[in-house]
Amino acid sequence: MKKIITRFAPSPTGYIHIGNVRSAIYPYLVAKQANGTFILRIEDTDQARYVDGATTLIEDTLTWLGLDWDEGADKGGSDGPYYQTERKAIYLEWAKKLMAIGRAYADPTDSETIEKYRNEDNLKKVPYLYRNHRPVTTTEWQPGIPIRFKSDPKPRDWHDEVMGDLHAGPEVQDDIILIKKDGLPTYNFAHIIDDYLMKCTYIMRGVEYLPSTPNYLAIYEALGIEMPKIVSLPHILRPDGRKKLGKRDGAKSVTEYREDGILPEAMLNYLACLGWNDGTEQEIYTMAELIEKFDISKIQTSGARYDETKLLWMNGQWIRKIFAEQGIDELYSRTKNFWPESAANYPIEYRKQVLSIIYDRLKVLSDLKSMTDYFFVDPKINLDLIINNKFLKNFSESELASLLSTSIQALSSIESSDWDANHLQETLNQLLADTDKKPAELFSLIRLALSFAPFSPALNLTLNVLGRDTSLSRLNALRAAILNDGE
RNA sequence: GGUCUCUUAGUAUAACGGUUAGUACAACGGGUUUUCAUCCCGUCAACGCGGGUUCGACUCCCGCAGAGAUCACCA
Repeated sequence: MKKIITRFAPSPTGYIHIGNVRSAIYPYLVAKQANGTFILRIEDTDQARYVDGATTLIEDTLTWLGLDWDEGADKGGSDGPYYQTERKAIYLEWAKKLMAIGRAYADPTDSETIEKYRNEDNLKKVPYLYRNHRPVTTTEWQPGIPIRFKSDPKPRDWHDEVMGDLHAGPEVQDDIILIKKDGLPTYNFAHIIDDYLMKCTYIMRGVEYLPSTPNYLAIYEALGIEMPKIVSLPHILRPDGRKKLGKRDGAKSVTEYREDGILPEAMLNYLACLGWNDGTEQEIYTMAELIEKFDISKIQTSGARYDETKLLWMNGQWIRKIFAEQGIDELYSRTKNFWPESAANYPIEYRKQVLSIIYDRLKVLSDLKSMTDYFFVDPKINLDLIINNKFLKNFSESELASLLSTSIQALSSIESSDWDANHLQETLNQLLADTDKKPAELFSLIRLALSFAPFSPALNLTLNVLGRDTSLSRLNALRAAILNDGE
């Protein structure tokens, strides 16, 4: 049984956006479920598009998602180096092999001439194929001259693990560039050599490579090496259309979602299940479950529209799942950078209490900023919120003030030591009975006095976390403001 | 334009010849002592079109239409 080896081979031209993370996730899952090796190879042969720091960005993203690579990049491994620029000599050697057997040639033709050929063909309305313009005289290769593959056009059939049996005619096979003028290989050539030397058993990449596969087939054949299994991944589509999602469409980087407070588990879960499912009705998957259940043959053949709403829903599910299964400490550890500034002055234990009563309202962790400020600073009194409240607008100011007085009296009768959620609920229930008010009326008033927020957790819990002193002082403050306003 | 790929509700998907076409998100309505959310219940909503094959087709075949990808010394 051959060891399963997969790879993620990004080009360091910027961040990893959500449109292409799946080509990292799936190979990782395939490798892990077979106890195989997952390689990170950096395809940095395009000097013009190279972006400084992109490799680090890519590594950070993978690490954040939990996609640890076994070999590659700076980590090393037995088949390195894993930066293509460092493998320059290897590609040249293989290109020379092809030249030696007459399957590649040095081509000094300049780009203007090539452009001319193309234009002529376009004008004649015949398909442009460079092999029809192949130089008749041979040139000896020397540095600075590109090397082209000498194609052998014929019908080709192959199998794609997702798309099934595919076929292409000779009309799409051409003399593609193997080694560029700058001495570096093209993707078309480099990935074939690398996958072979790194013993990759699967090539998982976007469907955009489908049309050039016949050319790759020809190179494999000429080289006499076996092609790994091909897994073409359908595109992730823009939310508003059918086009593939790309950076130009404002595709967010994975790290942007991290900054918004999306959990890596949710991101991974959502992306893995976009265009794949195991045939059951399961929606929430842990990494371990994905590794266990992932199945290439169940990858969808059509593109899938990216739907942020569902990602948000899934993030909420994960927030609750982590709280339920791993507890408040674990959930709290994920919230480090998401608290309002004012929270800094409060002890960790207090913040954990706040989190434990607010967490099921969070869609993203950054919601903490706007949802919890009244736990850390006294809210600004806004009488309009009281006057316009649909349950309170029929009360006169004196009625509101006396309702607050009664509430303050009842709540202050609770000793500090008894200020817990149960006692508070009992007191609130009693207060309801004594005042003969509806919950909507009494509770709205107290809730607003405490938070002046559009929403907040259950009243007894809010009172409990806020504490006796703060709660009473806020109620008093509102009462004073109402009386003051009435004069 | 050539070549290739794709096509189940608004979105993501299930079904692998026989089901009232299932599930989730979204939307809408309702319930859980206020709000927002969670949770629970319910409603709406789909097999692109046309031919075959078959007793029977979302499922198999052929056309068509629509959508997408690709035609670089980018990957």
